[in-house]
Amino acid sequence: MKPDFNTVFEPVKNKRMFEEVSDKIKRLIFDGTLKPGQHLPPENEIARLFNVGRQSVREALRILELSGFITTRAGVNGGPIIENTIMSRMADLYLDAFRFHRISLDDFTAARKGIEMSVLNIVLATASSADLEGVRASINRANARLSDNQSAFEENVDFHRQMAKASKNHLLVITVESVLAVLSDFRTRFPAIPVERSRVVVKLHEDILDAVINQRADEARRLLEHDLMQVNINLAGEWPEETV
Amino acid sequence: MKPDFNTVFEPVKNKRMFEEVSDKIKRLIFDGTLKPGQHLPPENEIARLFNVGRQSVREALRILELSGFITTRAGVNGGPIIENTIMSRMADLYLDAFRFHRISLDDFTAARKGIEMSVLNIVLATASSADLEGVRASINRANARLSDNQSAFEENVDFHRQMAKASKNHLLVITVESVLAVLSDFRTRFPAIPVERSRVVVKLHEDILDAVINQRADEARRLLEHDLMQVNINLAGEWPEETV
DNA sequence: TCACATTTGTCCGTATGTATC
DNA sequence: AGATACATACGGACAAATGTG
Repeated sequence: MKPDFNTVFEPVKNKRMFEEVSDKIKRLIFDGTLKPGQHLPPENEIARLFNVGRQSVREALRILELSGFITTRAGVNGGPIIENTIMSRMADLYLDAFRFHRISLDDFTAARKGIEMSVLNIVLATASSADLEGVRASINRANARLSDNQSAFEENVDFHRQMAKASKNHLLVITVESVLAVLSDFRTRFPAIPVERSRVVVKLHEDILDAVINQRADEARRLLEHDLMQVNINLAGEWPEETV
Repeated sequence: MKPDFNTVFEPVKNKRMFEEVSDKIKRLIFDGTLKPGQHLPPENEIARLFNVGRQSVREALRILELSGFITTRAGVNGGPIIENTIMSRMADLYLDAFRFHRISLDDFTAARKGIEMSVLNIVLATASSADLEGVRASINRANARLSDNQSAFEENVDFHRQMAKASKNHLLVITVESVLAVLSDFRTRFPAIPVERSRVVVKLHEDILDAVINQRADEARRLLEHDLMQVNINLAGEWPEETV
């Protein structure tokens, strides 16, 4: 068998300085040397330590920032801070991909159905009532909004996030979170959602939770499907391909 | 109902210069003014046009690069080129999230099972034999490797990618692609995969395709589950939590 | 093959904005 | 309220890479 030179012989020096810097810092975060909450040295200091210019450091910090590893603050005791915002970054990127590829509403709903149905199945099989606390809390927040006569769009999105969390499968949480970013984006672009429709969705979520707790699996699945269809209908007029 | 001033009144100037620049270019790409393949002006020119310094332009370009919108090349006729590498970027970020959260092998397999099972269901329901061309081609490539007595890890990963494509649901393609990035990453870190095991997996993939074509839905689902379990077993010794 | 032009990559000096003490 | 420490931003300079004649 021939060795695969493409993987065995890596280029000795293909990386740019700022990539070298960002990779090095990233590695330190992965191996636990640097932990969330800790401060990185100021730009000047980083530049001195790595023996590179400040511009390279800044570009490296931009990469780390966009990858969700750090945030930066100006002022005394500011500087780069290690912080895990990777979820929100991934959601952003998902949104970009979504817009770039002009995904249809039906495809969106079909994908959600597949992913969230598998979340539901895991929740039905493994979740204790304690695991469902977050789901319950989310519904309570939604009801609070409704009694203020405000629509509970963001809270309703959160219901699905909390369901993913209840599955205790972090990879599914990441995936669901990414898909939901597309939904949250609508709220910012179309602020007005009728309160009555919101109310219907919250009721559905309550029924789903109830069915899950009482282990009525088929009913839970049926209700979730209905819920997703409802969202599909609510969004139908506002989907980008028709508005743009 | 009171208007929601938090969404209606946006801050006039919260963004940094380089964010302003990257957002503006991003918008031009989304609305189709700038298309993949086109060249952006050189950094100096961009700086002149937006009336900002070159440093800000460079940081904006880093963002666009990391978000998968452009690549850059030095030299004559080089410069920033609009190119859609968003998939590969998302896969990278997924990998980061994966490492950051130290996801377990069982969670990984469970998530894959949920997502890929819904892909399979859509394929079973909607795919024509023409849609399955890519899957067939992928298996052929795998067999070619095997007859060279080489393992077909990357080709076996590609099988799942091609199945997602056969679903014709781009959001699922994105999602599957992201999850598979985790697998591909193993190939680069553990080059040696026994050929015999590879052979078993390829055979499973052939059987799955056969079951799909002949609409033996239950068998296809059973085989896919078996396939995923097989991968789980093959990876068990090499999973990061034990090696790191 | 060798120069040349173009463009990114990199460093430095300096000035300004901003948050904390 | 003022000093301090930090990010943000500009401009100039040169090195390195890369396509062209």
